[in-house]
Amino acid sequence: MDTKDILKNKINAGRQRMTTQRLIILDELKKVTSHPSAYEVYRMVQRKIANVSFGTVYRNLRLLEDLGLVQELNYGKKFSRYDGNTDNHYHISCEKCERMDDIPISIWKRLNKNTSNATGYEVKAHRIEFYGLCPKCQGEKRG
Amino acid sequence: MDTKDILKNKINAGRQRMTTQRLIILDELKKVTSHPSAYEVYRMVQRKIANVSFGTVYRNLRLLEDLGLVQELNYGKKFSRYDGNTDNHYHISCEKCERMDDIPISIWKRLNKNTSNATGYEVKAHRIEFYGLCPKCQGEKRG
DNA sequence: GTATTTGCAAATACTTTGCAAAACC
DNA sequence: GGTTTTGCAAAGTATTTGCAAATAC
Repeated sequence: MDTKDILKNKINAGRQRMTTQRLIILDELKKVTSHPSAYEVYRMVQRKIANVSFGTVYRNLRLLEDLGLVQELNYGKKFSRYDGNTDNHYHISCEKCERMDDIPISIWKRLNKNTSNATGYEVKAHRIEFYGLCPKCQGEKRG
Repeated sequence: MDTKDILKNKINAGRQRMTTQRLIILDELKKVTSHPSAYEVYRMVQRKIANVSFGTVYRNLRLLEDLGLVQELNYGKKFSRYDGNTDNHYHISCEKCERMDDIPISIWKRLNKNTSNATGYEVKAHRIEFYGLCPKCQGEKRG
């Protein structure tokens, strides 16, 4: 199933409509693993639709997140970054170059249960972010 | 060692100065476990210094964080919340009432090492936030 | 044809900053 | 006394929103 069908399926459940902007935003986001900011997504989309507006990008990123097609990564930084991969996974970011990579989540499946036992909360979800130096930056002088 | 001495010790290492505002901000933050926002800290400090300014609160929260006396919790929300407890611990927040509680970190000490092995990063730190319903909200209708 | 979505620009909301006066050491 | 810090207000920055025109179904 290609991106367009995935989007159509989600959209038809509500009363949203399929638009070029919407599709291209999702499409571009699914193409990369760089976890771009809203501005970077905007620049990517601009190459396809010259006069797209920033507001449209923001509105659609939010909509796509509500539809469960995109993940907003917004912890600890001034601005959010977005991820077209909604499989369960964690992220690790380099403190020097801000590169972000994915980590499969499977290793720590029991975190929610452990936390529920420890706190009495009904735990719905959790987010983890790791910080450090990526392999490339480890060899270089600290900036 | 009381809060004033803790602050003095940290401050004397640099060329900062001890001020009433600085001390009261730290003092108020260390008194509570509610993880207040900058605005809430401002209101708390206002009760002690009527004409304290918002800018001073922000500046000092940042300074106190740089000194390692305060933790800024800023992931996933529009505004940061602050924690006067800098012992290693995670947080869990209620999706309904926004209450935040602490979780001791000891259970998952090996996370950094596991992640380093999995990604090749030199892992310096990590942050986890859990989401769910606190015991009080579990029984109530969903809002 | 009618409701949704877009582009544009202005508005929001949290946080930061410039500056003269005040406080600290 | 000289440097840091404060209060105030204005600026900054990421994001959201109002509205008329355009688009989707």
